Amino acid sequence: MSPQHPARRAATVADIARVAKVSKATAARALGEYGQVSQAVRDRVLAAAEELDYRPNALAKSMNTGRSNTIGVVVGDIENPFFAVAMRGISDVASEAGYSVILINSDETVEAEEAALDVLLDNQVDAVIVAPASSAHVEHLGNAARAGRPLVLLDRRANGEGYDSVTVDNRSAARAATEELLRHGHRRIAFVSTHEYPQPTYQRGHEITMSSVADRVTGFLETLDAAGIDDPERYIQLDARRRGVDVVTRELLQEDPPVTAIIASDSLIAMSVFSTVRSDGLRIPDDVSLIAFDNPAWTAITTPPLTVVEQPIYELGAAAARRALQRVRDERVADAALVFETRLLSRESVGAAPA
Amino acid sequence: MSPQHPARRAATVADIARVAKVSKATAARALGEYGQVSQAVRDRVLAAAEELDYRPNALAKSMNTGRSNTIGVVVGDIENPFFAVAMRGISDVASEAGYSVILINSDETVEAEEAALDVLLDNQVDAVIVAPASSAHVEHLGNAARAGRPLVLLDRRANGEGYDSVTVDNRSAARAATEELLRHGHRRIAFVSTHEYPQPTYQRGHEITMSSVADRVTGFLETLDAAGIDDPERYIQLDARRRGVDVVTRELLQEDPPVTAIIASDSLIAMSVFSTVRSDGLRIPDDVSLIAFDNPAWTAITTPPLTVVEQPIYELGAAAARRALQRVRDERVADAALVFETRLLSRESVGAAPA
DNA sequence: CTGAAAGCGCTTACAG
DNA sequence: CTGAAAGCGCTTACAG
Repeated sequence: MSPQHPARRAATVADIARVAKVSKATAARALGEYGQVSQAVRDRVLAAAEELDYRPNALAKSMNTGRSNTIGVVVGDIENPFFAVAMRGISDVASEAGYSVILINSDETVEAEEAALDVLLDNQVDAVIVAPASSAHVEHLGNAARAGRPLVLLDRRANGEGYDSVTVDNRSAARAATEELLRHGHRRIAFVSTHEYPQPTYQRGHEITMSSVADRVTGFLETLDAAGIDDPERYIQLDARRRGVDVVTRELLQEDPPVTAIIASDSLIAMSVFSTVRSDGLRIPDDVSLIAFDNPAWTAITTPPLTVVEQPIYELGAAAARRALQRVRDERVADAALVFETRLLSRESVGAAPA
Repeated sequence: MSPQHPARRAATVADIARVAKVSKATAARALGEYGQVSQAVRDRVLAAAEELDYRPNALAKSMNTGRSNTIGVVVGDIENPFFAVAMRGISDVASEAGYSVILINSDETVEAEEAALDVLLDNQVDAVIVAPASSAHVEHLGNAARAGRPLVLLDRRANGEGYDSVTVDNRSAARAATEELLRHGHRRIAFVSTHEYPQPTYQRGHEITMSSVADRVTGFLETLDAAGIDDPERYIQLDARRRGVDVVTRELLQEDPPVTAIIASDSLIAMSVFSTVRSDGLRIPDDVSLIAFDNPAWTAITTPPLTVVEQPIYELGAAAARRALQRVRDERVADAALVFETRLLSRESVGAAPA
């Protein structure tokens, strides 16, 4: 057992009041630092609290105030560096403002996301930040509003109105990446994502239910269209996780003629593409060029270092938290979509298209 | 404003009871699925709940039961892949058991850790998991026991008795890494850590206040001692963050004679060593060998791929959570130190010592 | 400045 | 199986 006091019943305001010989209300006022208390009484109460090892019960306080000073966050997977960094941003802003954060992973599944939201709302979080697994299945997101708690969408939008969101301009990010490739003479460019997609192959016009991916595809296609590339959607590979990013990569490389450049929709995909290309004996960028979304530190130390689309991930999280707290303080602000810009960081994984 | 109901007062058990025409106790029993309720009454209550969009208040429930079904976690930095993965393990076990987790970063500072613990305890978490910033400053850890909440140490031990801990066998891990280097003929081997250390240079016998680092240093030194290496502690570099890992690496490489191998105490350090070595025009492993602690995916795709000490990080987190929940259920189990083994994964960053 | 009372939204004995 | 009452640990008017 623990070396400390065997932890009998924890001291409460009532206990302090008894010892300090004041009323509960007065003890609470001194302890909670609100209302008026004379110095003498305050000293007595604080001494009693010290003596009894008093520790306020935040839940009891929340019940009265209707504020839990807690914000809930649901992300796809905290193990993913993208979310880990965003979470840091959220966390820092929250802590700074005196808020705690409850984290739940959804595994990018709407069922888990629904359950997570329920748990958070039941636990009376003051606000919730979610990276929605789907922009189409959003009925449950309404629960936050119904429960009177502000909701901020992180990194992805959702269909319908009435949502605050903090995202990145994925469309122009994809455009920039695609243009960079076109500039180097590439004509057969692939876009690889692991977002779940019901069809075996992508069809233009079909809805992609993750707004970040949908926007990237839009930027990708419009750039290729404008360049006069025929049928550019044939090289769009969604749902690469199911078949395996390595398998998908290999297919792309074995087309006739093969793809000469690949845009990876996140750093995990890029890693897999990178190692597949190399283990197949091909060189980057001589045989195939590669651009990755996200800029984790390792992308700078590979051979060659990767050209990437850098996103302000930490800022994304921080901004989402700021927006959420702003809502908590004032419910009457208008819905807003905050959109951050990305930056194409040219390193050495993009080269001239092979002849 | 939100598109949903303007969110007037949320429905409570009392509201449901009124509508269903039963007592609050009965409504609560049906809603909370405890006690006995006739089917007819249950149906009526559930219908009323549906109609009023009822959502239980978990805080109110916690106040009565004394259980919040929440566990608190304080780690150095969730942005660090090590903690992100451990957090995933904690999260998965917690969710599975119906627990939520509140996460707070300490930035490896004991002041923040103290504050974090207070917040968690005040919020009535049922248990707390902490990766203590220091094994020496641990008075505040006793607060958990004093408040009657189980505490499990993650990845690092703390001085004193009465702690549950889940760690890795760092001493033998360091031994294995060092032996691997000796086997390749290295005699001047450095160990680089970013753990804060008060002295400019490490002195044998001085306390290192992070148990993981202390254990690695022990394993490192005893292996070199056994190999008859003279004064092996001269190549121990702690607190590398302050001076910069690149600066420290450069110094090591410019000693006369220079160090021929480096053990990096985590993957972030390894990344920095790796790029410094290369930007200085040296080759790995021809000029200098490198072994990194931790095995993030990128270490397999660098040129050359890195030899690493793989730690079961996810398992570490999961085990800590399991232990915490076990404590929550039964306070009377004995303290335990769970120690996981690591594995040396030989890739290509270790070569023969240059002549 | 201080206190008595009621209340936050549940659960828990205790009766019936 | 159902209900009336008390209680969890605080805060909030309302008096004085």
